[in-house]
Amino acid sequence: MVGDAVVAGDADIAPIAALMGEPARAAVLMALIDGRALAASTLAAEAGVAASTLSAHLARLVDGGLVSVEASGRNRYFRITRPEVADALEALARLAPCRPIRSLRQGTHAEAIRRARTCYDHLAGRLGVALLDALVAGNVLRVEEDPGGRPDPVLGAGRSQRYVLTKTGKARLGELGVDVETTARRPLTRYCLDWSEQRPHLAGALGNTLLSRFVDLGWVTRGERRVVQVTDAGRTGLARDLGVAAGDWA
Amino acid sequence: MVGDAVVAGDADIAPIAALMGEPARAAVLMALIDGRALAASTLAAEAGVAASTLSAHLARLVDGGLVSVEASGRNRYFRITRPEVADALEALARLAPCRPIRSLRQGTHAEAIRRARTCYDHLAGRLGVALLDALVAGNVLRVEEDPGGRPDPVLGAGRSQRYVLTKTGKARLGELGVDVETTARRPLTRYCLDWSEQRPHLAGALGNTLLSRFVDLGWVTRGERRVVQVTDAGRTGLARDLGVAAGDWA
DNA sequence: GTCACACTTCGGGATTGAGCGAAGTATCCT
DNA sequence: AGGATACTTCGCTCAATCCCGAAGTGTGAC
Repeated sequence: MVGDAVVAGDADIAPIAALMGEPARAAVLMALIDGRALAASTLAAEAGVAASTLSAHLARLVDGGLVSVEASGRNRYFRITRPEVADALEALARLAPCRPIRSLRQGTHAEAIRRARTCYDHLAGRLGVALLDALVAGNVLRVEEDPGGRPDPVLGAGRSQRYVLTKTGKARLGELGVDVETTARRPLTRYCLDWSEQRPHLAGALGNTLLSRFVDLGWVTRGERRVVQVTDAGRTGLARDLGVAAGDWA
Repeated sequence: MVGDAVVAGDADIAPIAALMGEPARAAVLMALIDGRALAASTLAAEAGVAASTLSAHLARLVDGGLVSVEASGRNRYFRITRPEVADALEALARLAPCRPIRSLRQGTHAEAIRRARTCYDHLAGRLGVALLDALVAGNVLRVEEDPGGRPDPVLGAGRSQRYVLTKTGKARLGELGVDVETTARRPLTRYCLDWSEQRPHLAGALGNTLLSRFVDLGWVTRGERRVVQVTDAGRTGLARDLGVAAGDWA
């Protein structure tokens, strides 16, 4: 049975585990576990090693397929490539403090963080993805190809795309109390690939503004470790005002 | 919220991952992943290193809490301590061959091996545990405390227990075509802690004889990688003749 | 009692790779 | 254009540890 060739017993886990078994690299991976894309310098500070040292570590992580890079100007942003990597890291983390295991709560945490979390300063997880989908479906944002433009700082896939705010979108958000003009020197819209969903969610100034507004409206509350809870008001408000059906994320 | 203190982001996975990241140790762990307890010499052959080298590796695995030891005469049997360890190993294994992922089939394999597998030469997994339960419930085996007796070679938990074949049990098994007298110089009954179930299943000569008979009867077939498939005949036969309800393991 | 076997401990050799700083390349800002 | 920033590459040092064979300890077999 050829199709069944790759099973647990076969695999050579040593190289992968060794990659995760070095303190600096482990620190990097745990910093990236929630799907953020972080710059090399940020990660160096997180790991507590020199930039040159971390550069070598990152090269090995990329070479091993655990982490992927996206260059943007003079920065290079690193993120975990696939959800399976995060799964393995979490399985190890569950094992690490040999005693204090609270598997039930951890199970709920793992699920909760995939459902709705913050990514930097905006929403991610199934809720983040559903939100972007709804904004596009509701003609608040329009997708544009952006072949000539420089790649989006916090990643864009192969081709670069842009999400532009429509006039109707601006009006709709205004009704919600979202002040779209407050865009300092930061791009209004960006997108960010979600590791748990493998699809983009909304980042950029608008992503941030929306999250803030949701918090102000009492629609969501920020829990521990980037988990985001959606209130009953949020559940109905998101569906009514933005077309984000609860079935798409809850 | 104190109860939620231990979550993925905190843990220091580096020492654990480093333990798994050495080829010889990884080979040991993968050899033990199905819950067997293997002797040091067996593991040395498996890992392809000298006995002295492996001894040091095993000491570190035990020290790290991944593996536990049970001495028996001049042998020392090693096994994986907790199901979480096997989970982490499987998560890594799923990651190891970076390309050829067949997550669906792997998911089914992981499930299948927990449902019914071989352990040495007897049944393990949910089926193995259900079988032992049924044998005890049906008065085929009787549990006895065995405080004075030497610990069972292939582990026994803290205290040692014995499973003794009853007269009615001997008759019942005889009807099934199981020749109980064929016990050479091997203990008739032993038990073996199942990592996926954390409960004992039947090992020893009787465990082996039963598996052989099940195969002869066409009740079970041995698949790849220690997975055991139960046929329709086996499903009904196990329930009818031994009281092993399908709901307890399927 | 003696031998055989299983495993551990010890000592020494060789390899790996983690670490840093300095220099090099590319990009952004003014 | 010039300088600052972000990151990589290079050269080097140093510590960790992986490995083995030989000797030591304890158990089972005859």
